[in-house]
Amino acid sequence: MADVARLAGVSSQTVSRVSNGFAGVTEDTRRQVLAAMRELGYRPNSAARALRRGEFRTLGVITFSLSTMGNIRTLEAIATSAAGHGYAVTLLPVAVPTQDEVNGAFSRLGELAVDAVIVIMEIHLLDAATVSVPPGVQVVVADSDAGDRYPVVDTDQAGGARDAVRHLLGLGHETVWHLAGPEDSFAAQRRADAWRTTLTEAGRPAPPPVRGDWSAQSGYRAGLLLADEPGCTAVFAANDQMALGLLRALHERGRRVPEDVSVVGFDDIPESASFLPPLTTVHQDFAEVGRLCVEGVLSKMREGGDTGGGSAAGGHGTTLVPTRLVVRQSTARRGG
Amino acid sequence: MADVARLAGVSSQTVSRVSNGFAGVTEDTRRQVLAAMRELGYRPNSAARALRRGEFRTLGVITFSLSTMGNIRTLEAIATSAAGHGYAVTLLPVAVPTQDEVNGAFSRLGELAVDAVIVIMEIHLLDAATVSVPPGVQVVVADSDAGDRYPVVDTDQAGGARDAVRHLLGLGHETVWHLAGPEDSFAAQRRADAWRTTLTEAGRPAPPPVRGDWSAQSGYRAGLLLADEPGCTAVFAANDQMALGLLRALHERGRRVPEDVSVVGFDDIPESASFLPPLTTVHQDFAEVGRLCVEGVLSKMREGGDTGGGSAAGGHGTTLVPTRLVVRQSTARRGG
DNA sequence: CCAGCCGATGTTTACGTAAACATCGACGGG
DNA sequence: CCCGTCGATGTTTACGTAAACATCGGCTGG
Repeated sequence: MADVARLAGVSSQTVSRVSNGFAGVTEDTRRQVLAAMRELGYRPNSAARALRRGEFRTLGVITFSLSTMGNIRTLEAIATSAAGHGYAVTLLPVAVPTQDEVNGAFSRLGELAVDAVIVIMEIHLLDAATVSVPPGVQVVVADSDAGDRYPVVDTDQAGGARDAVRHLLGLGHETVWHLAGPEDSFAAQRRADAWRTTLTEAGRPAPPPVRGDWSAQSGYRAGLLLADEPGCTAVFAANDQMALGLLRALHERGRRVPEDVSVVGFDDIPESASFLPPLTTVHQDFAEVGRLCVEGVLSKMREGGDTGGGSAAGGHGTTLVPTRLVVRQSTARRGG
Repeated sequence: MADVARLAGVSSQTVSRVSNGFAGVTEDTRRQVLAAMRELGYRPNSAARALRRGEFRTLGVITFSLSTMGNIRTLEAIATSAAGHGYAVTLLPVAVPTQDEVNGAFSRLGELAVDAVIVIMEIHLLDAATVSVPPGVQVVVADSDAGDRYPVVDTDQAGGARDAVRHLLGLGHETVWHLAGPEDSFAAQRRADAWRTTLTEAGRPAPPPVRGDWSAQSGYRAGLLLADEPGCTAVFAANDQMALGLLRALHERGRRVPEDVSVVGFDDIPESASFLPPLTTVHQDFAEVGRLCVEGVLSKMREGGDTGGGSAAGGHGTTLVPTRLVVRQSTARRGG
């Protein structure tokens, strides 16, 4: 910076002003400084900048393995949205989802060059985590349930599940079976709860749910069970991958979809439109989730609020992004 | 830090030594300092650290949208591997893959707190990019072709394609059709080239390739064409998503897989084992790709080598990670 | 015509850390 | 018994930037 100042014949302070786009600099001077910067290939040193300003312009994202579509899409949206606000995104992978690992990630956080943190985590571990977030670092949680400790942004999973079940009931099915996700997943729990509630409200019996682990393989295994249930004419699968395995199992057992059995998925992964048959499923707007997460932490930072912990910190609500039922060809009128 | 020093009754320099695990500190003193750090909740300021040390302990990853499985897996492996080396990973999303955007990402790089860069990019844009990497910032490229400017790590796509084609020929098929990826993709190009070469070497005619855009939808459209080709008994699809669409098209046109037509995919996405029928495909080890990328940049940093540009910079090779053919049920002996 | 004011620019300083150098005490060999 | 040496610790300084304050000229209005 000193070199630039010398070459442009100004003080380093003026260079700083130009570099930060401040007013109070003559157009002439500004041009001269810019020319000098180009000539010398000057790049502001972000470390010094961060040190001086006390902020890094960086968001940290804590996440488990990027294996689910939702996490990936959310992450992508976070990165894009953050970039739009002039923020970078630093990834904080937690390899093995154990309590210790999560705590570890949170503690490493303190040494990390990060102004705020977004947690994408759907496992129950967050609850018990000894979260020692450095003061001043704001937290927003996606796809989870943080109690009241942090704001949460999520898709309206209950609404989506309700729509799926009502769609099937509306097609004349007696009741709807459920291929659920793993027990330790908030998302799976919420979808299962909404499924049961919707059935109960409609006065229908709720068959015992079959449980998978989100994978297509587990969906296949569950499907083999469901295929042998004579009364099973409609299944709501907690995600598209399991729905895919379910379709294969039904096909192998000679039960036609949608003629004999109707299937609804959840997620609307791009491939689901090409399943056999194309899958009716619940679309989630992860881009919006990511965007809202970024907006959330940034606005919290501006307010400079406290980092939870306070007893009546308040204001920590859950923001729900609407879902949308996409009807394709895997559902039909009963006996259709 | 000063506070910690005061509380522990030592100088700030000693605190620094403890904080960095240096030798030359009595066990007694060390304990005292650590106690003081805990009591005050001290966290080293990474900005000041980076300023002083001249390095950020951070890797930048430039990537297009995280839409392909390969990119995601690679990114994940990079993040994990980097964490193992004490490095953080900063994401640099390039929203719209235009030449300008890529240039922009590279120029923003200079202001970013990053010691080295890994580029995950399969489009041809990299070639022409006016890459002005700040001096001292090392670059490694994944899943692309950087000419000789940068080291490249990639899966052995040619080998995988060759294995796929030979597998099909070995099953007695006269020739193998190809459902190719988009023209501007290096990966698609390499797979198509290997497919053609392998056929030629075997003395078989190469039918005109049908082109898709990686999506299942495009695979479906292409499949409708291929289904009408009477001589088409074996298809090598450039990725699993397109293979999925192809399977649907063949099914709709009444051509059975694998009895009438054998299909091989590429990528081995988790769902491919649950396709109808389970897909024979080429498995790629993206975790290894990511790991090698990190090793690559780190070792380049240690050497402190020049940032390309030098005429005889040399040593910029391509590292290939082996692929593996996974045989499932979508391929069978001709007429089988 | 001059006081005051404002806009443009320069000067000083502090951010938190770690390298380089300085100091100080203890211990051992001549 | 003294000096050299070495290990433990303290002191000084610089990293690159930007806020705060200082300065300096020109312009406006009484």
